[in-house]
Amino acid sequence: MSLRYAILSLLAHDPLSGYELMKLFDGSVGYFWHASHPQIYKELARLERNGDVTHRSVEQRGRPTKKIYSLSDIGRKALLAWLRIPARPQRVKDEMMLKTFSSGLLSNEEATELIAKHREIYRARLQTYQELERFLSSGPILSNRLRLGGYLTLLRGIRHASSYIDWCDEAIALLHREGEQHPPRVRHARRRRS
Amino acid sequence: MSLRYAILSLLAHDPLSGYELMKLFDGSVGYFWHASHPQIYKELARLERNGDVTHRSVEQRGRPTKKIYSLSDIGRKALLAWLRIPARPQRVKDEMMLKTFSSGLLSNEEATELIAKHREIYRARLQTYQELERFLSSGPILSNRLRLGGYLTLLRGIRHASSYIDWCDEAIALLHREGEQHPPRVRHARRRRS
DNA sequence: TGCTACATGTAAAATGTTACATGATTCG
DNA sequence: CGAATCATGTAACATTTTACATGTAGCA
Repeated sequence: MSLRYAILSLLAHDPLSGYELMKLFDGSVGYFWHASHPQIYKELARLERNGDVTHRSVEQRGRPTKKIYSLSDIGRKALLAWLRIPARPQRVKDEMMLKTFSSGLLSNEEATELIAKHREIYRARLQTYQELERFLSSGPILSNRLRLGGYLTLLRGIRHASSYIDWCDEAIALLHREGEQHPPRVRHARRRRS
Repeated sequence: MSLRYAILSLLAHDPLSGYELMKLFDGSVGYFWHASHPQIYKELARLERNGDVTHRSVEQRGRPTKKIYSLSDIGRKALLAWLRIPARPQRVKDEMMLKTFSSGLLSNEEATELIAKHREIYRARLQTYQELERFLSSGPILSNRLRLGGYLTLLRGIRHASSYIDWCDEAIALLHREGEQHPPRVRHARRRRS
């Protein structure tokens, strides 16, 4: 159901082609939503049948003709009504956590390596997000009501990646301690935020 | 594909019934994986056909007979092979972020209220996780190699919830500033982690 | 010449949700 | 007496992924 609103949300900012929507879901908004191209093209057709969007074909030289979709008044109203319904919290499905859960079946070295690989992915991602944030925060986005939303999601992406990196470091540290000889007294997890 | 390994992962810790698996996906492991009961029962049947799990029926007085599933050697080997394949990063689909992205279409008050509602959900969740963490860290989990994985995922859940709460606070603060009259100079987002 | 980007789609398969179905016990 | 918990399943529907399908242009 939400794919519909994901597309309407992007079109509320700018008219876009299916291909451009796909690129966005793969890229900048990929942090909080994703859709594959068959899904997008099917949904655009459905939205158009429904009157939520309209398209105009744009011919190009040397490139296939593209269809640029825009939000209609009906679509904008539907988006607005949906926006006002409180969101249910995200249902996480994190393969890495699934593997972490059973990491006791692996050696300490193997488990550590898997986490370190993951850390690198999020480190790179964090860097990209931070660069974009630095670029955006030097411009006028913060006073542009319509663009502020995109900036806020970027901030969430930054926090998500950096909290994942922190977890990786913490997990690796605990695995290392585990790998050492057990001291005679019971150990406690070090205190994190209150 | 991963549901298969999600079930095998839980069974690697303890033999469980379908109903108990469902409870876990709804509860303690719900932070990083979820499955509905029709999915679970179907997958258990498939896993048994495949030889990955076996079950024994346990009759109870006053309650329906339950089937307790255990991991077989084949299942354990399959789980181990899967564990060694590096996980792809989580594909997030966060309805709240989708709404945040277009929050410029709402008033500042409406947008703030939506975020505040979300903050409360994660605050409650964080509290539960932290209580569990305090309980676990006072026991011997940290020196139990097999139970450490579950503890590590709990730490991730805590970091996830608390970073979400931090984001809510940051977003609400930015919306408030936005609501005030624009000061003449260009404002910057406050600096976060380096 | 072979790969990538651009651009749109269909078809089949896998995965996941919601509704239907049953029935005993315990708690308020 | 009604609701929730325990316990398992089927059927229909919706969503998502992967493979198939086509064709031009630019780059190495």
